[in-house]
Amino acid sequence: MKNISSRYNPKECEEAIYSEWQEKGLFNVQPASSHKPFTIVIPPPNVTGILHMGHALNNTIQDILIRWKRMQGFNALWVPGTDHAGIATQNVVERKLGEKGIKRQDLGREDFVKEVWKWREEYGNTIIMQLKRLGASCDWARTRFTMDKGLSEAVLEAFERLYNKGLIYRGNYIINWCPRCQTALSDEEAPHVDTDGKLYYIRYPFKEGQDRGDTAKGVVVATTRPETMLGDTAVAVNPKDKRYKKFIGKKLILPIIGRQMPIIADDFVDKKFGTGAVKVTPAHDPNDFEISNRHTLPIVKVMNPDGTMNENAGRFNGMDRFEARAEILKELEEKKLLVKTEKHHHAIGHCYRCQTAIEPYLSLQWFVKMKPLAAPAIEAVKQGKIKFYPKRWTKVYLNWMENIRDWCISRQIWWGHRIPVWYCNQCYETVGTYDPKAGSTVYVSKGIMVSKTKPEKCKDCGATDIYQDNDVLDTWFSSWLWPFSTLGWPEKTKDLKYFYPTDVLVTAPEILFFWVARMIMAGMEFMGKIPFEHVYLHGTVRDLTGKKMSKSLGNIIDPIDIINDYGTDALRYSMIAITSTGQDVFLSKEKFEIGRNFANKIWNASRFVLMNVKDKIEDPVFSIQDLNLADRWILSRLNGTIESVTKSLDKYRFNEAESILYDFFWHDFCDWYVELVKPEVIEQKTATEGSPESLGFARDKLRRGIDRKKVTEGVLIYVLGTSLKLLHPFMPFVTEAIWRHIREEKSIMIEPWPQVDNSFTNKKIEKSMDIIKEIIVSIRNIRSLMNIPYTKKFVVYLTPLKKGTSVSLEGGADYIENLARLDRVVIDRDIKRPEHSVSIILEGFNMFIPLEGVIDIAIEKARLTKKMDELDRELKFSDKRLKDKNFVAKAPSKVVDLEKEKNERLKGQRKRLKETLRNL
RNA sequence: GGGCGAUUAGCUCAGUUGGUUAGAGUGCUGCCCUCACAUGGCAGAGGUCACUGGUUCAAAUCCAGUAUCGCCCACCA
Repeated sequence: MKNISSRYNPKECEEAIYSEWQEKGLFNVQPASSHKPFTIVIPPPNVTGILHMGHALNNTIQDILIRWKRMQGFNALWVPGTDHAGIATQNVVERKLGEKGIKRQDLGREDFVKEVWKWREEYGNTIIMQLKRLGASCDWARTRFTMDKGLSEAVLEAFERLYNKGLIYRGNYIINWCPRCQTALSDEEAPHVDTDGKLYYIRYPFKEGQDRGDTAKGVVVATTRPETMLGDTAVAVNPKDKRYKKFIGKKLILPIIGRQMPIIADDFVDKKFGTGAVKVTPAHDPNDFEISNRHTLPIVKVMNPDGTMNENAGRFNGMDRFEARAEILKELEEKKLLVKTEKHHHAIGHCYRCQTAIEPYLSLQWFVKMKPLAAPAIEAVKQGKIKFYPKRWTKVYLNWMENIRDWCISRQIWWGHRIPVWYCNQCYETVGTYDPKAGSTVYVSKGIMVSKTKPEKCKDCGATDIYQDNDVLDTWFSSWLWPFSTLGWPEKTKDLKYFYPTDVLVTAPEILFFWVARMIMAGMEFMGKIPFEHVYLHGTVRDLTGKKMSKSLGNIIDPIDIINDYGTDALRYSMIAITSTGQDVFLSKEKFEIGRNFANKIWNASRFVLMNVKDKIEDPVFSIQDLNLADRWILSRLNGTIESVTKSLDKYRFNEAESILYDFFWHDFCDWYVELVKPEVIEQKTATEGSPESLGFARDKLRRGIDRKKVTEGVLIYVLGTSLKLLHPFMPFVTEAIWRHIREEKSIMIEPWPQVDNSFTNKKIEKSMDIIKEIIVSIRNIRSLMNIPYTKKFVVYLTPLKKGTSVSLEGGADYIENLARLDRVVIDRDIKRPEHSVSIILEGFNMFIPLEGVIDIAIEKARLTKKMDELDRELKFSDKRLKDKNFVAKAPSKVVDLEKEKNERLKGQRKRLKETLRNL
């Protein structure tokens, strides 16, 4: 372990500490009846991913929870892992092969998948290594991957069960198609991006007019995607629209193609939008598809899977969709059929993996019926079995769930779980019939089998000529099983029984629908139980301009850079410090200095303590009656800190917990306590001989028969040790590094979480100390104001007021002399104001600082006048309040009493101040 | 179009059951390398809590509305 007398350098100890934790098996957890479990499942990072700030925040929060719960005595399990990220990983490997001029089709499916596995072996571990650098105390022996044998088994099991319940079906629908990845996507995978587009108004001539060569007459339709007009098979108007009523049933001629098509009436059409007439393109628009079902219109596909136009597109065959758009517009213009072009702002779906504009595209896909799955998941949240933090996400979740649509789960890629469906080459047939009552198509199939392994023969006709579906499942179809599949499901394992349901899920709101909602559905469906009780959603990490951090924007701050420059603890501390519950985080590199400085402070304060304390035992070795004012004060404060930090963690208020600790450690412990006890610990100063013992300052009384130094050392090491334990979940490395100088043999990781000890709580002592601090600060203030050098000592007189304070300054004179750098403090009730002295009005005291020939009367007068103004203002407000009958009658008596007390105090202070000013 | 969040010190932000003098970090000013720490210490300046109205004895906090910024969702082509 790093020598405590040297300067702090995080790099030198982090790696060693982490490997030691791992070697000792401190992260490893097994079911144990003697302990309560506390379980977190990691949101599995994408196997292609590298650690970004979102991960850093996410995993720091989880690690804080796990370390805290572990210290609290829970059997705290954190299951790590990665998901196979079908499309993303396939893209990465394809790109890599592409550099060598190889296409995946050249390799064939089997060899390509082998390549992906090879890639995964080589690079798939990056994020795991990075999580370790972050200090994540996951049980790495349990690391899971969604393509592992066990988890794949779970996927097949889930598919089979849903299929058998009739919750999985195959059908022809308009889905989101990415022409670049050439696969279907779910709605969640095609986020809408606001785009400035154009709305084109195109005239479709009447057939009669066309016959007469009259193209000026016709119906004008509006569209944002003119290229799809080649697939139009009707124009729809609202049946109530007076403008068009007379045209319903008439025929139009589709320009360019020349197809004859009807004008139909459908309620879907909005009279107010565009011209009130809609071109109907069943194969390329979800609404149009619905319309075509209702009106049994022909369906014409005009595009290829790669986004180029196909043979139905006439002379545009082979042209890219956007190129075709331009060409079509040109032709329409020439034919004077393009009536006008308007700017149009709308949202277009984009592939979440490659940002290509998606194409609504008719194709045969597998779907999960979501309504039946959503119902129990909605109930679970409504009944409060699952709670969201912050609460507001509950509404977002419910709103989405209540409007859920079926989930397209088939992907036309090779990397993933291949759909466990087998078709008979002899008799497979699917017939879809549109049911107008239900508004949907019902499919009836034969020669189709769902099976984890290849069936020997067709269940319907007995043929052995059987082939498997070519598609793989959406990656989220494996992720949604994560909370139980990682614990062994579908096997009934001990782990599953002991650890499920898990306790808390920590994640970003971005995957609320993708993942969180679906895990709840899967948990309810397959386990019959909620997957976790609490969902903590932290904010999104953004740069200072509010943009999401992303590689393409180049605004990334790499957590690993921060770790290298400032240390892991600095990264962790800073991330949490600037993240209030559920708010987005705006990052800049400078913000990590907060954590770096704090870690440095912790190290140095510990260095002081450890270099000056002989017996390094962190258990309290002192008895309470031996403690002096400062000791009692810091122990009371420590006790309050334990209480509030624990409370804050209970409420997932991590930044609050941190700031309580920061305040206590830096300001109470370092700035005051350590400074207060320095003379005792360092033994440079012998007690001032002959200082007046008057008026309750019986400071030697407490010393009698007590080894002060030993008591102080005991308190120092106890407070330090306890602080380190409280800080450990937040800053695991620096706390462990220091801890080993207290307890060489045992990791702080498994120390018990500090408990509140009420015998240490003493509000009266805290009040006394506050006054002593105020006295010291006032004297320092005067010193600073009057430009009295630090080395110049003087005497201060304190006059306790007769009608006074319940506060005792027992032992306080030493502190004041010491920290205010005084010759001595004289406390005497009968002291009159000395000549040329500064006067300070305090609660329960008058204080005089005689500064013969030193003070500047003008400055002093100004200072006191200002003080007087302040007092007047406060007093006026207080008087007004107390005269208010309503206030006295209606406010709680406690508040009124406080106000009265305050009023008295202010009056006293004002009176004394007035006197002082007169005497000046 | 719907929903949500934000608006507090020069800057970045805390402030959850309404109640003493609204806090922190950073920046700024002055003094200090005092033997744990200059990644530091001491002291100080700095706020009409976006705006308007309401509820209340009492509002940064609760309610309504306005403005600005941001996010999410959405099949008006």
